[in-house]
Amino acid sequence: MRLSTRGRYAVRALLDLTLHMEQGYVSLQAISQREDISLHYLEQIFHKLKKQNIVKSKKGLGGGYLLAEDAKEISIGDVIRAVEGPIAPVYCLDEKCAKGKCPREKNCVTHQLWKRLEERMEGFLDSVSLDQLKEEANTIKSLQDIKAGCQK
Amino acid sequence: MRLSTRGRYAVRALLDLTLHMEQGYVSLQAISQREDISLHYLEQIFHKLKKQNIVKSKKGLGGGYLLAEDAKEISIGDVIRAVEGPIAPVYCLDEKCAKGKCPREKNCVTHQLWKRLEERMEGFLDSVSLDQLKEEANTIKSLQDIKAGCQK
DNA sequence: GTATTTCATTCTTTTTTAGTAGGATTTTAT
DNA sequence: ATAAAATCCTACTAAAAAAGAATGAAATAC
Repeated sequence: MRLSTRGRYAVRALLDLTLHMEQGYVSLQAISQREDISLHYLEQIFHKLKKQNIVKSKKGLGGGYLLAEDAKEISIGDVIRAVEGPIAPVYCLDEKCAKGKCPREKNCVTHQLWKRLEERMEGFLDSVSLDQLKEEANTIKSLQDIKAGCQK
Repeated sequence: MRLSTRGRYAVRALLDLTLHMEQGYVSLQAISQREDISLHYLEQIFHKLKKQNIVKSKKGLGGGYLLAEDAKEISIGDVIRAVEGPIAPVYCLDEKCAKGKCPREKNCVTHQLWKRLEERMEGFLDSVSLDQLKEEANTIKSLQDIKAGCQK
């Protein structure tokens, strides 16, 4: 039941982007260095994010990425789905790929179980936005600054 | 974010066991046929289930498996953990294997995010018991029987 | 003693993951 | 114009994990 690194990296990278985009386009170069994630790998991840309209880009010197929408409108669920596909914990819940393939399909007790699990997971992941993570990150940073001040 | 087949098979096989254990020990042979799961694979799965004390076994002719405790006491979470290990959606939440390895560890916004997701998942999976699934299975069966009766 | 069953380990195949490599294209600064 | 900085795009590869097969031993009922 693990998230892949793609999913984790995507969330971390987008949080980094959210925290730094006030000064304009953010390059993957910069994210790569701050977050210690391979540049090539980030490119692939952002390729998917762009296709799902989560980020927009600008080429050339001084270019990079920005969020395509307000950070309040982008949920962690959106991000995970963009880079990993459906959150479905079992393939038979993924309608596109398993339509009619499961011999049990109807009247399957475990099917319903996984369905409810999926609803819980999506319910949570869709309830958290990048903006919320940004706020949390800022709160943590403030606390650290205060702490550093006291130690001086 | 997929469950492995081990986890799904384990739940299905144990539900099958729960539904059939009133007549005594249930052989993997029988489960294998009813659920269409490879016998060898079931053996491996039940090996893990036994180590975690979820089932008990009897060798030899007429042998097989029984639940080690009352079906009310065994949660789906227990089953998944027994065959797949911790439900942790990211490795840094799995204390045994990642203690101190994550450079962010403290003050990591995404770490907290995954922690909360984990709590949701475990909260749900631990709230459902094999006995509950059994009841649901019986309800579905009754409905089907009624339907079949009407069509005659 | 034979058939049936679990027990335990090892091996193999397939799939997925996690990246690497390399070049093409676009844009901007000078 | 040109060089540098960025995205874009596709293909490739190595490692790990998942899925399951194979094998043989041990226990038990009849």
